[in-house]
Amino acid sequence: MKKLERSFYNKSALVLAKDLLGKYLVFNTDSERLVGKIVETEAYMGFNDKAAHTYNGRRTPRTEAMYGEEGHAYVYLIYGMYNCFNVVAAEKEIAQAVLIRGLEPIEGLEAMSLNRFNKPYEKLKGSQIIALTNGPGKLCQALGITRDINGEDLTGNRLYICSVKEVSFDIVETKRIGIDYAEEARDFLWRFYIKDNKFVSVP
DNA sequence: ACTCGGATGACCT
DNA sequence: GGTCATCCGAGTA
Repeated sequence: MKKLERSFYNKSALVLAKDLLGKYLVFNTDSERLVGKIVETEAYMGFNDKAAHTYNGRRTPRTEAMYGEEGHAYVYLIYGMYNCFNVVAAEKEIAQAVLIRGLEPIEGLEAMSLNRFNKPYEKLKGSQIIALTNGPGKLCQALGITRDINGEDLTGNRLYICSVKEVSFDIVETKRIGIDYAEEARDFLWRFYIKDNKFVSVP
């Protein structure tokens, strides 16, 4: 486990989205450490991407983190009740990000289970184990990620991403989810996931 | 295994 | 006032 440094994030969201697959997302809460392997991502390419919050240079208080330095968190509220966690890519003023859509639970399963279903891990049914972290809103709930970590530096000690001993896997490239409004951009193959992994939201 | 609708609030026109 | 990078429970099969 080696924490990724700033330079790792200094690249196009399209490249970063693929590079993040297989890495470990670590969140240190007050009492424990929660870890999940990143198994599904989407690239949001900013200025020229009709699906991106920062399309055509749109800049609001909400999206400010996407315009900031690479290697920080962008967390926003969706549908009034869920959070989505993104990793800011590229560089300052180039507003690109990678949405994390699926995690495989690695460490802190008990806490994730309580956060999601308010019951211990051993009481979960098989389908609930998958549902712990197989979606962008679900994984935020499982880890306890909310908007108060928006803008957090991912090279710090609270929330960061690690490389681990490489295990080879196949990457599937497909269309992004939930962006039917984005005209031609809806068909771009900018979603990536680890083939055959159980924690992919939409296989 | 599915489809369908409700929840719920920030954001933007 | 409409939209939305979602999830879950209820209903049907």
